Amino acid sequence: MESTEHSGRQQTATERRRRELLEAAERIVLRDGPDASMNAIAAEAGITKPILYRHFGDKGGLYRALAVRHTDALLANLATALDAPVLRRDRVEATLDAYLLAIEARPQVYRFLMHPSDEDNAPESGFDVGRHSAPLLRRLGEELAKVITDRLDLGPGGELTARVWGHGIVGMMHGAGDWWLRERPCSREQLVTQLADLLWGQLAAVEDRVGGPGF
Amino acid sequence: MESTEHSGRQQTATERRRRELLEAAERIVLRDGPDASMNAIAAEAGITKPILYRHFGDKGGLYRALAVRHTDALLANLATALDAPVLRRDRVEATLDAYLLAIEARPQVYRFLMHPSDEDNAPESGFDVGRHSAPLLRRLGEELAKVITDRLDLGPGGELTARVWGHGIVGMMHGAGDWWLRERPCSREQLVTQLADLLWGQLAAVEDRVGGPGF
DNA sequence: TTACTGTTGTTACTAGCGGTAACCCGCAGT
DNA sequence: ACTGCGGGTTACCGCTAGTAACAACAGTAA
Repeated sequence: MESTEHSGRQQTATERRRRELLEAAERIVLRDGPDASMNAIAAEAGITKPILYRHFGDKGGLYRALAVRHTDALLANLATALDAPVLRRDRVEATLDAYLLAIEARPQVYRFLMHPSDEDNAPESGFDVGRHSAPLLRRLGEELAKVITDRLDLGPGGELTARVWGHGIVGMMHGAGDWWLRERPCSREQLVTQLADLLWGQLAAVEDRVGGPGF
Repeated sequence: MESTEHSGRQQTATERRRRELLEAAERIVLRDGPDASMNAIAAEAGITKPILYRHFGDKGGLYRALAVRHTDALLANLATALDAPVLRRDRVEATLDAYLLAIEARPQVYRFLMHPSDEDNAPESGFDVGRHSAPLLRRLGEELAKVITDRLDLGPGGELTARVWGHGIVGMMHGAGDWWLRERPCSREQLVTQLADLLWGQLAAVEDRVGGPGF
């Protein structure tokens, strides 16, 4: 079969198409929020639904493709913040800040990413839709756990500790970030400082209240 | 109008009915997960859809009613754990344990509660569907912030700090709990200990790794 | 020229969802 | 007997995700 070059060209062509479709989808999600309909996305791309389904299988597939894109970008950002050769406290603050900056810049995308609507990912989907299809928060947690394992000396059983901390810290970022994004009770810098203080044991260090209004 | 007694009896009757409907809804949600349909719930209750809509307005209303129930129960549990007259570290561990025990006992309900599907709550819905309709995590965060403010002496600006920490800690519980519930990488006691260690500043206290495989 | 094959796209449909309008029945009060 | 009225039903609307079937055009072979 001498169609290798042919199929190669086809490959790049379909991949270009795929990217175009994803960009259209992103525009619509950015406009309509997490419940953007397939019809709307297809219309934005100038085509009709069945093509979307040929490319992505189902709505979850399209969602996963979009999520992988942004998750990869966000992870790259966080990785550079996490690798900076500065004090540990500064690294933590830089990482928190990078995350908050990202969700602040594109709240719609962020909300879309955080609502995976679960549904197990089929073990395979014919294509390599990407092995990274795990929801964003789990990927973040695992990556952070890896960094913690690499950087800190946690002694025996340290891997488990690192994973617990990784997912715990990511959950903290997510929870606090979600609340902050809605209520905007303070500046980003303040939030970062307070969260880093929390991680630095201030909850344990601060004094009990002595003469409360209670009695 | 002398129908006060009458309307009073009606009141209790409709409230009893409401409770029955909520119990049926709970059974279905427990069985079908977060995407239980109104038809299925109505069928389980032995009636048809419009009655559900007369009682709860829309699906969000029914969801909110269910959520308020469980949120109240969970909050009561956590409050007792949070009020125990023991060391602060023990209180924190007891609270984490209470939360994890709850989500371990009823994972389906837990997943249902955590997926609010957002959508602003209408400012009012005629009835007092309950002012507590804020999603579970936000309520938990605010309650925890209250306790922190009451118990700890955070100095000036302490209210903001307490709220940041409240939402951050709740997010940490949620994130770590979600991961733990899926992968079950360790016992509940271990998880509680590791998370408490994290909150107690171990992340800052532990040593840098000196001779890693990287170099 | 003719016929086969594959890709790209369409129209037109199904099944099921949340939600609602209109009607039905039994039971209070006058 | 007639009138309300609350609990209940049937039958529908508009919308969604997802699919089947067909149409048009490429390239390739006989």
